[in-house]
Amino acid sequence: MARYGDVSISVIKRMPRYYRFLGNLMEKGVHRISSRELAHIMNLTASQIRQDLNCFGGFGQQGYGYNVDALHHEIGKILGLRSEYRTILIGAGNLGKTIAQQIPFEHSGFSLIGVFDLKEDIVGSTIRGLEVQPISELESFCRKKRPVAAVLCIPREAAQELADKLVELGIKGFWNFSHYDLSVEYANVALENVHLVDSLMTLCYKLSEIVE
Amino acid sequence: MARYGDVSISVIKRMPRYYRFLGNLMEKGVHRISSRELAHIMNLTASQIRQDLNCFGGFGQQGYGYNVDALHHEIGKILGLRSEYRTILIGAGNLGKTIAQQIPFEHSGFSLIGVFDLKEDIVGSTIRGLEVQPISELESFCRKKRPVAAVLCIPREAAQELADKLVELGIKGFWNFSHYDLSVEYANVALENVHLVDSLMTLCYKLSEIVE
DNA sequence: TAGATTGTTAATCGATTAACAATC
DNA sequence: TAGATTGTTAATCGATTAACAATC
Repeated sequence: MARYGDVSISVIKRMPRYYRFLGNLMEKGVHRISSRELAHIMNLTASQIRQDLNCFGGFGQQGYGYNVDALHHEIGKILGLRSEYRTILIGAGNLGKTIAQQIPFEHSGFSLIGVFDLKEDIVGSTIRGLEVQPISELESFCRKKRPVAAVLCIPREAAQELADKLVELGIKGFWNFSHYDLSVEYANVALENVHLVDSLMTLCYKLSEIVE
Repeated sequence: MARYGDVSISVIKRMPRYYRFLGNLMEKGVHRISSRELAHIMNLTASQIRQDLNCFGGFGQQGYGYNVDALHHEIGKILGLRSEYRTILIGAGNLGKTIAQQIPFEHSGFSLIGVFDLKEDIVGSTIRGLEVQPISELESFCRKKRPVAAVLCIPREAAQELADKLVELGIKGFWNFSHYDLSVEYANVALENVHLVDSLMTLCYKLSEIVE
């Protein structure tokens, strides 16, 4: 696709939030909104909203504002949420299992097709209708089913080596929950690092500014 | 405290990542590093590292670089990681339970002292050595134990009302995993929203630029 | 002392906000 | 037509990078 290659990552990252708020408005039965009203709800400026949206096209109408349903739909298209990127999850421990069960992959452009783990006591159990497979099956599975994305819920030590292997096997996108920073080491591989502890430490700092 | 009130949030948010990389270097037995080397490892510029650190003080030495252990320690102090902010977690379902079990609260400036849930089948079970209490106990618990932070692992619909109540009860910081955006609606309350689905959708966009 | 590397100021770059003409 | 609100250009603001004098 690469249709909007020039749009900055700061803008992209705001898109899911717009999508979320527009979805909420739809639920409430709101069908029309101005950048001014939306800005108020989302705690942004109207200017920023109009700038952001106009990176992708003119979705509004002068004198009227934006159609909530249409805009929601457009942002979904921009993000590619109707894709079904074949996805595997590796590491079905505590966190991995929760992610597999709780995240609405299907509404976010992904389709979870395989779960893998190393531990014998986990292998064979069923998560979200998928039987957990041993890591030894990973390679043949990938050659057969050709997943394009991988969710990493594994310990830090294992992350880099596994990522290298997965890139070889054709994985083009990582959702990384391991404590390891998969920096941009591969060309043409998409990456989202989720560092929950970083977020908690940031909260600690903010809190320390308020308390005492 | 409010010692560094003028430092921008962009800088603050990079601090946990510095902390993490410095910790890794310590493990490897590296005791000295220049901004140039660190920049290389972290995929930043040396300038940015020096600028970031100098927001808080001159931790380096000309001609030498930075002492890894000392810098790690300093950043821990800046973030306030040796605090023990009394913290409660609300919503001990799948996600809440995992968070309670997996997150190293004690190394991030927090101390988990209570877990609450609404559901009868969850109440009474033990998570991380804490007995899950019914929501009805929340108020008296807060008055007695005076927690300052709350982790919210509850459904979107419940978030706003509960947050209001918790602010009344003296909570000064929220780590919010609910799908609801607790925007900055309270004065003097610290907030970190974690929106996993937003991250996944961003990955979807990035992936769509690469694949096809 | 010479070499290395910081701390810090200045220059550049990018992102946000303001303003307004276009237009529904 | 008059009022409202967008799309878009220009102005401002903040963050990142470059440069270099200070100094270990």
